[in-house]
Amino acid sequence: MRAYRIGEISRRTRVKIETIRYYERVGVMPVPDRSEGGSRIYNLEQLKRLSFIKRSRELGFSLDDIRRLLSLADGGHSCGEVKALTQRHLTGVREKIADLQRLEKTLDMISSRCSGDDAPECPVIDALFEAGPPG
Amino acid sequence: MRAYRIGEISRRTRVKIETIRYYERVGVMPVPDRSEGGSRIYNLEQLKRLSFIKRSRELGFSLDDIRRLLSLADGGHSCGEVKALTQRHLTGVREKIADLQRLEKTLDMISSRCSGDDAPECPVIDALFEAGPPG
DNA sequence: GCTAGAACCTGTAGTAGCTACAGATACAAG
DNA sequence: CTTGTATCTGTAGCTACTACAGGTTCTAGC
Repeated sequence: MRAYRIGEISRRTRVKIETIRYYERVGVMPVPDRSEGGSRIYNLEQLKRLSFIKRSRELGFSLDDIRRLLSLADGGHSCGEVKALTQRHLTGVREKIADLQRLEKTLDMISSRCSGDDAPECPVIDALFEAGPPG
Repeated sequence: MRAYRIGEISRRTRVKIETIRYYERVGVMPVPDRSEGGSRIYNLEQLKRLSFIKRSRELGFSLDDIRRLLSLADGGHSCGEVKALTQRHLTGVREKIADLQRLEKTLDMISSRCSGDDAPECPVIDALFEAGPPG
């Protein structure tokens, strides 16, 4: 099976070398073989695993989630668990969107009260001194 | 002027005591007076400043932004600069929303291909092994 | 005045997910 | 055999907190 050095899998996946080593340290990437001199030597499967991690990160999964996904992928996964994990993540994403949209609305409202010229009093500053939502 | 101990401004602003001390350390809260024994003693202005920080954080401003906002608020601020800062932040928020919406779409699509039963093969896992967007 | 208990103090380490060094060694090409 | 690139380990930094440990201060009741 073909061998890859860390620089090569870094280029292929667009994951920084330091990040790959970090993934190894925290246990999402497996410990690879080493050359005689001590350089990391990866195989095709490990390269694929790294793209899996990359893609999952792009989709906003946490490294904890990714560890779970990988162990499901390894161990003759049940589709149900994978879907559940994905759905939980999707719910989180939707909540974040809703939060940010509330934020956007408020910021927009506050900002629109402001002329933007060099007036000495600023409604934005005033608004920030007001209390936020109760709770 | 009325004096407040740290516990009281913490209760009033719902900012944790440790966080208030952290704000002092990183220079967004001013160094307060101390009692003879060494307890921090705040005045009304400092209490107001803390609610300003709290509100700004709720609106997603970074501590760096907040430092700038506060110095604008202190120094006979020009409304224009405040508005510019707010607009930049708003743009950032909108970008984040757009990113998350793309994410949501992709996740939803991937997830919908999955039956969710205990099938041995899982389209979600397969999808995660595929490359993401080019770039 | 004394004591119990709440409130406060400092300092440090941990969280997520990297990123950025420094200083040393390995490897490939000529 | 040399030169230059690639890789190595280990540590520290980033944001914005949070959570201790182990000690001191303050306040209320007696």
